Amino acid sequence: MTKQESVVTLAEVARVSGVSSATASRAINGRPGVSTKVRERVLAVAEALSYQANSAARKLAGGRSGTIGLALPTDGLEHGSYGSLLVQGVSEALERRDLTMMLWTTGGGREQSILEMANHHQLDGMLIVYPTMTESWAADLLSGPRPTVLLDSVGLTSPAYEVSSGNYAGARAAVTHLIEGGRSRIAHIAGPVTRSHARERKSGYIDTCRENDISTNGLVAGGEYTRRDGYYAMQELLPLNPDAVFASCDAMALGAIEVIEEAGLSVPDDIAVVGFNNSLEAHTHQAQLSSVELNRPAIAEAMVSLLEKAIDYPAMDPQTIEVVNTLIVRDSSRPRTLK
Amino acid sequence: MTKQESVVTLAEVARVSGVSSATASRAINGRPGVSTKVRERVLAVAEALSYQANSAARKLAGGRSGTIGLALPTDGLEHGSYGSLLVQGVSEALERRDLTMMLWTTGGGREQSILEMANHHQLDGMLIVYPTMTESWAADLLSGPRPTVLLDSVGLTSPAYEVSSGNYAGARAAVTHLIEGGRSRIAHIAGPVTRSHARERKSGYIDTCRENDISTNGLVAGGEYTRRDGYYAMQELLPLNPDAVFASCDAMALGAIEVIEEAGLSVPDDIAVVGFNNSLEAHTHQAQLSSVELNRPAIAEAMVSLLEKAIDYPAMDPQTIEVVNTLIVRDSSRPRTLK
DNA sequence: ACGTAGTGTGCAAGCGCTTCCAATAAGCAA
DNA sequence: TTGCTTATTGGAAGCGCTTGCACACTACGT
Repeated sequence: MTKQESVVTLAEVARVSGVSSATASRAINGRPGVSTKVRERVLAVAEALSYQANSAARKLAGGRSGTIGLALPTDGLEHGSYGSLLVQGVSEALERRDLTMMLWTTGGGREQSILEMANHHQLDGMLIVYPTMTESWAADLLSGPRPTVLLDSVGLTSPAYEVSSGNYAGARAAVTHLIEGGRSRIAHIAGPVTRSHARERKSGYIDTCRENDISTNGLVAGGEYTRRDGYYAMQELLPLNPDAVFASCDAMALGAIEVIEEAGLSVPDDIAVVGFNNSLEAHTHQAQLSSVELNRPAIAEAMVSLLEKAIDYPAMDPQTIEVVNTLIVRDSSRPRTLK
Repeated sequence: MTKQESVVTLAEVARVSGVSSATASRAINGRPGVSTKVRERVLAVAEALSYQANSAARKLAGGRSGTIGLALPTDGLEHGSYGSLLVQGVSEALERRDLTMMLWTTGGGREQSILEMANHHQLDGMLIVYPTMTESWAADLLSGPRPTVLLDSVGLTSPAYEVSSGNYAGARAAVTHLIEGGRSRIAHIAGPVTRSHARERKSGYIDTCRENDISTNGLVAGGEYTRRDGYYAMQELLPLNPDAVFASCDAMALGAIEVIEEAGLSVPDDIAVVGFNNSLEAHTHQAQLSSVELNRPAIAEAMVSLLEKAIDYPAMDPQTIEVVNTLIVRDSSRPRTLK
């Protein structure tokens, strides 16, 4: 219990600076109505005393808490899942702004507690990352008093602050790339329809094919985001003689490749394959899988900066930021070698 | 801005229950000095009004904040790194206890700010995960007023609340397994000495060999935790004719296997290999790598439960919890096939 | 009947900060 | 100089909660 130093309070800073705590507060928070001279003096004293505002007190008094909440599903942090990189990105984006994050993961029906949490902890705003978000749920969230930024929850009738991670555009880029490589029977292995990103990727695939007069008829199979389900899906698709496959994630793409090779066909000569996520497994000694890379740091940064604006200007109009991403072309989708 | 419901305060609960807010507070927090009858009434009212304590106010007034901090290095959340699983585990462990976590990652010298953060946010306690922790830094942390649990920071002269993730024991298990498989020239590819886990794993290797009268002379090489450095390390080790290699992580082990196979030797017939972490890459179609699996959920749970105890009983003696882990044996370390 | 422990409750004082409002100092036109 | 506007400042009231303390009140013992 050796407290190394009793914590410095605003009152202390004010006393040393020879001003009232009201003035000190204004000076430190950059509020107007303080002369430059006084402001500088107070700031210097605060610095010298290494004053650190007590965030609980600040929250109580009605100011900013400097804390935002990041909510994501429990399994969003699993190995190789999108969550960990996002958390890292958000964490760094917040650090740059001197904010902190309260992270909580929910699973098993506790999702509804997000709002309670936000109230309970007086959060300045919330970042919500739920690919399984439903419209009524989102409406709930957005009706709350706190600014909320959603990731990839397109399809809401009411506008909101949203960041789109570019699933739709990424899918379009992937399919376009396949078409430009001369493929004309392009199949799609879709992820679970309960996930917004899976739906977006599928839409990107369908729209792009349609625009190029390429049939998608029967060429879509799907399952969970696993290698196994990719394998099964490809077994369904193979008899339809596709010359390319766009899979909703890398694991599924690898499962598909397995089927293709077991059938004695070659990737990419017989069938080109493109995955999504550019996960570690896409680029190993054995696999050289083309894949769409989501730009997570940019997504995180976009979410935070949008939230920051929403906090600063509560009347700001709803808006959506679209993050651009990159298609990384590797061997699995190179144009056919000439024979 | 449609506030769906103005937040219920303690005073409100007290009023409805017909008691003072002091009594209501005591009832809700399970403090003694309230008759059973009144307590039940208050709790019922609180429930009915879905009262949710304002944590900022609670903190300010000196009670528990119900929030603990989890600090880890920025790169601890990178893909495949230990961090994400740990965060997930901690998150779940906290959820079970109705606590929340404030997560912050630090890099680039900001590590010293951990204590400030803890003060700033009135955290009840801290979980610190810094494999690069130095002794003086740890001493700093522990001198603070808040309970702190360290992960794997062995080697402190002063005792502390610690959870050991079992690196030492895991290394021993791995090496013992190799010895029992008839190996007698066991090499080690070590991780960076700046990481406590790398040091522990190496110690486990050395001690186990020594106890079995097996020489480790010159048989240790090392580098960063990358496949590439594993590759280089194995190039150094190969001329020494080892019949087994224990690598400090799976990536390094895979790099080592590459060298072995390039030299025309076979795994495990000529050289057995064991890795560490049981990461995804250990168990793919191509690789069947034996590896030590750290039990992250158990580690997380241990950290949280230890911290919880430390918070509840501030006078509790320092202690270390050792989490047990499992050696997963796959093809890369099977005993030699009979020829 | 009285005094004396308990036990259960309420009063009120903060925790450290923000912010409304009044007070003062300063600036400037008349 | 006087009168008025405007830029600075301090006083003080909370924000919602916990807790030390005083105050009932009950249930005993003498």
